Amino acid sequence: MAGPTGSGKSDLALLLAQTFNGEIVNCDSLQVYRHFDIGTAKLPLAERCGIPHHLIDILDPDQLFTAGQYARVARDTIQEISARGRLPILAGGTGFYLRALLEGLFDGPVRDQPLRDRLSVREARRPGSLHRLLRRFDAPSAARIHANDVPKVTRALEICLLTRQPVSRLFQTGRDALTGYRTLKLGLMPDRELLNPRLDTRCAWMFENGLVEEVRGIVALGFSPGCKPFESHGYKQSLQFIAGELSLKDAVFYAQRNTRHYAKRQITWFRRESELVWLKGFGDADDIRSSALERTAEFLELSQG
RNA sequence: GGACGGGUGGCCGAGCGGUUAAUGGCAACAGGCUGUAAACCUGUCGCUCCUUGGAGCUACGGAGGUUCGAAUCCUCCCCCGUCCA
Repeated sequence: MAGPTGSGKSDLALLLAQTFNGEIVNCDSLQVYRHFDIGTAKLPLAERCGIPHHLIDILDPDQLFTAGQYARVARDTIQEISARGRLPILAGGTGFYLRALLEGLFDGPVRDQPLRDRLSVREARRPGSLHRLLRRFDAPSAARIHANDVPKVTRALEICLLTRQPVSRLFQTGRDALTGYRTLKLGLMPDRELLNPRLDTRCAWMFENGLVEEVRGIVALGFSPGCKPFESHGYKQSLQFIAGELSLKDAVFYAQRNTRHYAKRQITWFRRESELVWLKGFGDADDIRSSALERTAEFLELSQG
């Protein structure tokens, strides 16, 4: 179950889980964090209708998490669910996590913080130097990654340095794809003219319903405002509001804007996703729900037969 | 009524005689992504036409003027801000 934020993935996933004896596996890079509830539109426990939701609230805000880790944990989770004879249903908007899980990542080294720190110092001293370095180690990758995209240049270089091989060659060894499952990918794609106002409303609602208090609470627990999940829209602006850098009005405004940008990026991502069955509407619309049920029933029949 | 400051493309904001369809930034639109991905990055962005590259048209509050040439200088007018009455 893919689609941009606010398209109704959680709702629809719940319906599918109820209908087809399923359990839900979160595929959202922020809902994995504890305490980040309101701004991530986490489905409250009371609304989960007794359906188990996995990979939600599995980390503290200061814990680093990566797509690779996600893929490993998610695979285990899916396996357990199937072993129980139930249907695993993935739901979430983080396309990269979904791809890491389904298609896999290449078999490469995990991030190496000390190395990255050194590279970062080098880049700070001489901007562009990392990309030039990458060009020497692995010209194809350097051509593929824009020089300004420092994080990606860094990762490519990290791999080259650690494995003594060009990334472009390692990629050719293939990906560690998920096997043993047939998948049905449903994608929600409402009109953007309809999505945007919904996102704006939802975002304003979050601020009116305790988002800022939630942020204060997380900080009060001792977590640094520098933690990764605080970089996300809604949370970032709440922090700025608390610090007096933004008025509440502006905080809401910027959070709304960033959310719209994000939705657009998700759409761009999911459009490339292979074999995705598009449902052109919101997950809470009757026609979308019934066609989702239909597609799923069809798919399950085929898989069994 | 007087003295300054200012009016620039959807917005903010540079430019202050030619190399300017006009630096930047934002928004908008499109795209990319193999381990921090709600992150990070890229492209387009006045209009019309043809093939890269161009061609034409319309643009810097309004109207005139100076000049080979003006968003840039001058005059008048209209708005806006601050100060003095």
